[in-house]
Amino acid sequence: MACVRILLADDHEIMLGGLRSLIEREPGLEVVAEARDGAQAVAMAREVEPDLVLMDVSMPGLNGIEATRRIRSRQPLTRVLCLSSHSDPVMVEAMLEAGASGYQLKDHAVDELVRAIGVVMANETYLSPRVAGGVVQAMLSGSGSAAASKRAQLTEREREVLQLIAEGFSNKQMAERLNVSAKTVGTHREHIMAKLDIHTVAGLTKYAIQLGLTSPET
Amino acid sequence: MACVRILLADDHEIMLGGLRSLIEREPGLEVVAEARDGAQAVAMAREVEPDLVLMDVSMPGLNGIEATRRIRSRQPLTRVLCLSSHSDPVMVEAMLEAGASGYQLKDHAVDELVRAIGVVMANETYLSPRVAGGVVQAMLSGSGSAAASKRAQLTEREREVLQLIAEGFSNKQMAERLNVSAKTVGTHREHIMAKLDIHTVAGLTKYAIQLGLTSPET
DNA sequence: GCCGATATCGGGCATGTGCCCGATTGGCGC
DNA sequence: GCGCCAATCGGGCACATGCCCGATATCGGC
Repeated sequence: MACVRILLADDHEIMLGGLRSLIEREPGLEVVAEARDGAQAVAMAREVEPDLVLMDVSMPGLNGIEATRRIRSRQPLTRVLCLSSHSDPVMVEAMLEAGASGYQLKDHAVDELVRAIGVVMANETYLSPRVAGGVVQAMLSGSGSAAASKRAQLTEREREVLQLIAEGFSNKQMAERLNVSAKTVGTHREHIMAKLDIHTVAGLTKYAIQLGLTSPET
Repeated sequence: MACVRILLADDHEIMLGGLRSLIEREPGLEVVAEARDGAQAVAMAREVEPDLVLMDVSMPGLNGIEATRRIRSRQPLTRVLCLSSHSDPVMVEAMLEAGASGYQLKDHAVDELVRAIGVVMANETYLSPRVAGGVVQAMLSGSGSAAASKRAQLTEREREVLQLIAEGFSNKQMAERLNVSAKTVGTHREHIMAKLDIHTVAGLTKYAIQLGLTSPET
């Protein structure tokens, strides 16, 4: 084919416009459609049958991971290159498992993006340098997906304690509320930190917010 | 003036490239510099003296709110138009209180951005429709000014320390980074807690998130 | 029956936090 | 000059946290 036909999927209008503007000045690249969310991306992919989808991870409604999974299962010839702000290994792994051919960080240079497109269209896998390390480590530390899901899997009690930590309770206060000893709460705390590999209250608080266990307003 | 001289500030390289590409095809607009974080934005603003700064809210190190505050205090003629993904009223308020002339959401259309630039350069205030409602409500309920005055009580240094606390740094680590003693950092910490009446790391972290000093993903 | 996961409890210890007390320096306004 | 405040630094103290070590008990699966 003469031109790589590209579908853009991002919920930020300005990002869409910027990407389109960037891509269209590259010879051999062509934007054939733009999607504002995951469901639209899936629908448009069926309609226009692009060679490549530039997919944002976090979108309202159907997210980029699920959208990638659906597109790839129906159209194996369509490549998906993920564009993300975050290098979180769990997110990278989920995206690659869903069938993405590459993972590019948004804070990398523009010509990196062009290179990534080239690599992916050559039927190879592109990983942003900053995420490649995490992927390798996950692979070396045994079955990647198993380790990741295990690490993120907290027991009910642990989630309960995590929520209380994020709400500012001390071990002693949690012990009272849960009718156990402060030492027990401390043990749960240790287990949480070990599983998540997060070792500060600030980090745990943010993680709890991401899980929806608490909100910044409370 | 013939051309509006614009400084871009965003930590995502691709966003920078996209914005530059979009802006440079508009007659009367010119990108004179790009900054990757808040500190760079402040330095570049002094150097190139732009007419307008397109400022992302969340950036590593010095964030957009603080950067805006510093730029505006030194160069009142330089306008700041905030570009953000989030419509959180607290964040909007913080940005406007810091001296921004407008608040534009990233998921709005590209020609909206051009319009916003026009409005701001005409010495008026541009608010994205989705955030305008929240601002009006905050004004009517009066809760806004209370929060603003409370926040205004924090000094520049204290906001800096608050951000680092929310990013999981210990007093000793902050001391290294800020080149002061751990005792000094501890004193700032005390003052922050006293002023905000928040006495746990979890609470401070959430407050910092509401202010846009940090985000749950980092 | 044995093993792993979960939840419970405890000791000990280095470090960090939260909160007092004090102080000096420099800048800015009156 | 004087007062005020921000920023810096220090001592001290009760307590909490983070991280080791250990243990017992229950429950479900193979």
